Amino acid sequence: MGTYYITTPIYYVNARPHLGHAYSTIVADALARWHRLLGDDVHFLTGTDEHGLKIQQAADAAGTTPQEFTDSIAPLFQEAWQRLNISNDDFIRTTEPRHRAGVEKLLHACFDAGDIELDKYSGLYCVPCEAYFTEDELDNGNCPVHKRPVEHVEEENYFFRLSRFEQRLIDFYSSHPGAVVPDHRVNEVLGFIKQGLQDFSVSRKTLTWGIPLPFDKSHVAYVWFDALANYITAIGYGSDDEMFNKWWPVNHHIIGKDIIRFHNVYWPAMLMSAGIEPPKGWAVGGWLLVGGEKMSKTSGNVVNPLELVDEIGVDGFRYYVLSDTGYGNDGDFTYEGLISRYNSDLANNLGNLAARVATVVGKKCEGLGTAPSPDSPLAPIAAQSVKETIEHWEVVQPSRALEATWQLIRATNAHLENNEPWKVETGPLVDSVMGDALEALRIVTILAFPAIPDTAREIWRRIGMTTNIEECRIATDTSWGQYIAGHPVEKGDPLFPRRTLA
RNA sequence: GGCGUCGUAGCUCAGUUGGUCAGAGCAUCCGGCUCAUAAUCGGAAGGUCAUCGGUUCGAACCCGAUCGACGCUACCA
Repeated sequence: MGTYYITTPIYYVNARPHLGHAYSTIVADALARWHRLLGDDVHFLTGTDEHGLKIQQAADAAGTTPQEFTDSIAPLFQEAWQRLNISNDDFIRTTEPRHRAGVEKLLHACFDAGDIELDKYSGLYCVPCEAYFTEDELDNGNCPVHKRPVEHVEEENYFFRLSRFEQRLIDFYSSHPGAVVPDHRVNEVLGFIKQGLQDFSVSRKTLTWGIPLPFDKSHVAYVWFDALANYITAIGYGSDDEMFNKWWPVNHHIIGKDIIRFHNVYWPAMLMSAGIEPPKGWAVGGWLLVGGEKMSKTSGNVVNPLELVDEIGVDGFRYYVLSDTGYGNDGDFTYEGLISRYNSDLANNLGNLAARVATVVGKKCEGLGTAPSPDSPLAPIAAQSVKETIEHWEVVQPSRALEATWQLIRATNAHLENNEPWKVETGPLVDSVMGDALEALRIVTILAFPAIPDTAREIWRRIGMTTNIEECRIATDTSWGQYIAGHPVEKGDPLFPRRTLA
């Protein structure tokens, strides 16, 4: 037990919340909830990235100010996360004063360390885009957006001397094995570092929607020092040292594979320069494809997670996202897959188990929960299930953790078949078999809570538990034999009504 | 081009340092049960572990080559 600080990327508010945002946020939420069950003091952060040229342009197009524009989009994320039962402890917006204070402090620290210096950035610039392009982004020498020639432009920028951090970064990763999961991603990071690091821009003069550099107000902070810094500004860097020292360094940055470079190269180097410890860990996820293709506005396959929640329920959606793809790999979202997962794992296995147990307890045990057998054959299976579930959450593999948990559910269904309590005369045998099933359900419910919090709470209540499931601790409450007999067991409506393909 | 990851049952994938490692879930087929959300339980079938060669007493697991898929190779976040 200790502290556990976990973050999602902050999401750029030029788009509405979509499946991709929901995916990494749900993974982070489940991990946060898991660590709370472990007894850790957890701080879970998410938020929005609100500065930059694209926001400025979007605001112009919408005829509003950037601040008004972001004020209209940021709440959409906050509302979406509420709907998805995201238990974040904080939500940082990069337009908040506390963020500005922290960014200024970080810039100053790196500047004072001598790692930020004025230099010239030269690149191929498209005036209407107000953006630079690299050679290979160009379309026959033209801007890919406006199809018109780009200009070679030089601009005065402050630069971060990333090139000075090559060896320090290599040393860091070699002395911190396991910091990046899945571990093959660290190869990508090292490969990038070893090919030689170039300094990157810290500021832009052409940009107005952002945070001015504290040592030169004619420049505005460019994305890196603004967005990445959220992870420390939100926990008090620049505003609350005590809080900052409590939570930093972060345990897990949940990120997508597309932003590894910024999080695993730029970010730790920035921190090193400022005299701050690098993160303890990064968990790199793949993309959730849709029908085998990357989600994009142009292909029109953008999935709105809230519509799926309306259809299949929060927990159905959360469970699908967590269980159906191994974290770190690309997953493929399909409607058929969602329904199939939901029916087989949630409706048929878990939901139906809860229902049949309640019915038999009602018929054979006067509706009151009975005590499990200390030497039930389910006991060792439960212990194994708990052990494996713990191991898989530990290495950020929700899909495997859930599979391990579900082993106990299947074993419990089998245990009922083996004993057929519905055929047996009321008595000790029936009582112990049903007690076993209730006990297994109790344990499963704790283990599954991070994935399906609402339903877990409901099962907990229905089987007669009077405590708060969130106060359970994995280490003490998942061992066999703790179900307390004598409380009413309620059947209730199906927890997960079966769905048919529309 | 360079670096990296991967290619195991119809599908999605497990397979720690080479010797019950040929497995799980879903799907399929057969049978049982009827407490349960036509749910559940048992059983069966199904793979020359991409290909070729090598190392070894022994390789899905190590080495080399080939074919194929994918990722990274820097200022959009």
